Amino acid sequence: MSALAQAPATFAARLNPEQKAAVEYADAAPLLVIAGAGSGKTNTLAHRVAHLVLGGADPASILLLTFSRRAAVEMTRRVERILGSASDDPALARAALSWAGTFHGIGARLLREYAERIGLGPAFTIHDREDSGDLMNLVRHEQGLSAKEKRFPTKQTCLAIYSRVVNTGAPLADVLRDAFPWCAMWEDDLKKLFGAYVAAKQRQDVLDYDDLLLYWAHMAAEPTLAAELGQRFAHVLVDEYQDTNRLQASILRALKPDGRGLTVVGDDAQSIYAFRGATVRNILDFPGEFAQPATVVTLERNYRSTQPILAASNAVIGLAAERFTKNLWSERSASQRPQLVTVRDEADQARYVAAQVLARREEGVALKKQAVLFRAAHHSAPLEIELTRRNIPFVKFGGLKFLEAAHVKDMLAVLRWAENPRDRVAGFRAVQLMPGIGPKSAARIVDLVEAANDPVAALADFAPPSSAGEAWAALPALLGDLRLRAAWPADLERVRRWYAPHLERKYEDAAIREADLLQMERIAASYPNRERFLTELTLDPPDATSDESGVPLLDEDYLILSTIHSAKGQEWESVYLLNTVDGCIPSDLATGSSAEIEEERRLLYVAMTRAKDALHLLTPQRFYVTQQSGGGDRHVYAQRTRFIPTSVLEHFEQAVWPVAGSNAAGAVTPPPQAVVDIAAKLRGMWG
DNA sequence: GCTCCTTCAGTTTTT
DNA sequence: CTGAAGGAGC
Repeated sequence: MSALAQAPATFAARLNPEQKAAVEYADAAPLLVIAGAGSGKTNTLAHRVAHLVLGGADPASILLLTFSRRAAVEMTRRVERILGSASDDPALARAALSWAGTFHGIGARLLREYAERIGLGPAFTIHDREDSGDLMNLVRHEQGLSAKEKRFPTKQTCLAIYSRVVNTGAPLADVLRDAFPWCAMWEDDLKKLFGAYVAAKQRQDVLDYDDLLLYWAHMAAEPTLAAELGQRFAHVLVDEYQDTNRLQASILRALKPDGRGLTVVGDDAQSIYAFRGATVRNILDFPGEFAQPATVVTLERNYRSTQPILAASNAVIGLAAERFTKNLWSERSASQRPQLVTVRDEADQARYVAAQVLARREEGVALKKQAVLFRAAHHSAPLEIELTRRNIPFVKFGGLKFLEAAHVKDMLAVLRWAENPRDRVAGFRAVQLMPGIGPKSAARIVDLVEAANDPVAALADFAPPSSAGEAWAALPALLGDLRLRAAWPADLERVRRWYAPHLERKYEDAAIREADLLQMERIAASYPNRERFLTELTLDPPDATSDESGVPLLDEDYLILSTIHSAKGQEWESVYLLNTVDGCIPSDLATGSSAEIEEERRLLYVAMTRAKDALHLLTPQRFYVTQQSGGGDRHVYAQRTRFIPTSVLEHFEQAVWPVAGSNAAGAVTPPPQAVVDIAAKLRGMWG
């Protein structure tokens, strides 16, 4: 009662009229919130959830779908904070959202719960992309497709094609024509391969990422279950709707056929995930999807960036082929335009960024409030070296995950196999850790285990080749222990002790890798049990990079390094964007179609709009060609990105660094460089 | 027949 | 740095 009366008053002070309209919208029709960059989207969504709870909605009946797990955690915390401040009722203040997560994460939970009713083994394990690739490879060999006269597409390509078909709902032929024209000749073989791949997954009780959505969609298409799910979730809210795909949209339609109770939030100008099947049409077509047209609320006021930064960002996106639905404005005036800094090469770029970051910190801007963004994970390599040299702590998001390291995968394979002995990919990897066991023996062993009632006994009965020696007996013993599910995370320690000698044998740098495994044990301790650990680790790999600089302690100050994709939804006071040159943005791997180029343009827009007060775009003039013998100086010249043509240059402050004649950075001035170094090229022919 | 070692090439973005 | 492919050796 009092909570209800108070809430609107407290909220009103914090929200502008459009945000208020979105927050308080009564579910007469579906709601679409077009929220520009920095327009308080997260805040608005959190307030809407809080508003629903204060209005009497059961928190357990609110389904909140976000793009990343990080966003879900952040959103949950905010809702709790808002509830805590808006209500005196301790029960309400403690009301936690139990269904906030990514589509994939929520899908996994629902499928686990409904497994028996949809004919799914409840102990199913989830394959990440690499595991799926391995399984695709196994099936590919079984189908005899690897021995074709002409080279058949690689496992990654096969998986990418499969995934695109599933996520876009388009026929295979269309996908091949539009996205993989060089594979069109294999259409029939691919069809057979995918059929066998699906059968293999089902035999083994494994699901891949796409299955989490696909099974969910099919489950929700079943009238009985649809009604049950629709009722269970009275309110469904979706963040970053511009980056959802057809399959995800179909899930929403199945949960909420008339659209009532459905809220989607997004920004068509920030759609950057078409490469994995997302389509901006989801958000553009949303208003007309339902019998009752959606109410549209547009948030155009930007609270994040200064007006000059916004003007430059608007100018960049203004050149897009497609018109966008809004224009951002800000009241945060400032005189400083974004900097467009020309540097000689990537090494100077690294020195410039390190120097600027330190200078800003002297002015009182903590490292954590500054970020360096880049298109591809490896673009930051020279910078990472420079930061390490100068003892500047940093954390890197995106790129290689520590989950992808071979030794980590080895450990997880053993655990997953214990959890689900039918998981061939896990077993195949685990058995080959034994000396003397290669792919052939591994396949036989995995067959035996799959056919046996008692997998541990089958393992113990297997007569290993003599080269396996005494090491063999430890494996069935280990698996037997793990099947008992003694204790968590003690199970993991048990695996690590078993694994230690094999780690030693397989890798030169065993000591470094062992440190990763200890870190994994610390991470594991925060999960209640093995199943949750395996599931959630697959769906949300930790972003840790165990660099030489070491992972900084959480309360320490550190600089953020991030791919633009991983920077989605975040903001920093200072942002530095590396390699703002053609070939990097747009990536020269993504200039095939105009749709791809447009997505790269939006990527630049996303990067620029992360900045609150200061934005530096760096354009190195020269890139050294990799893979040349030491001391080589073959290089290519780069040009400013095509997304900042002369016509928008007025929005930027142009600078050259280091300033001619100064030696401030300690850089050695190189001798004048010939445009083409023919001598080096000739040496290169033989080097 | 199978494993294991060497070599060589490639490397976007992610749930 | 990792994955695939080819060849030597058990």
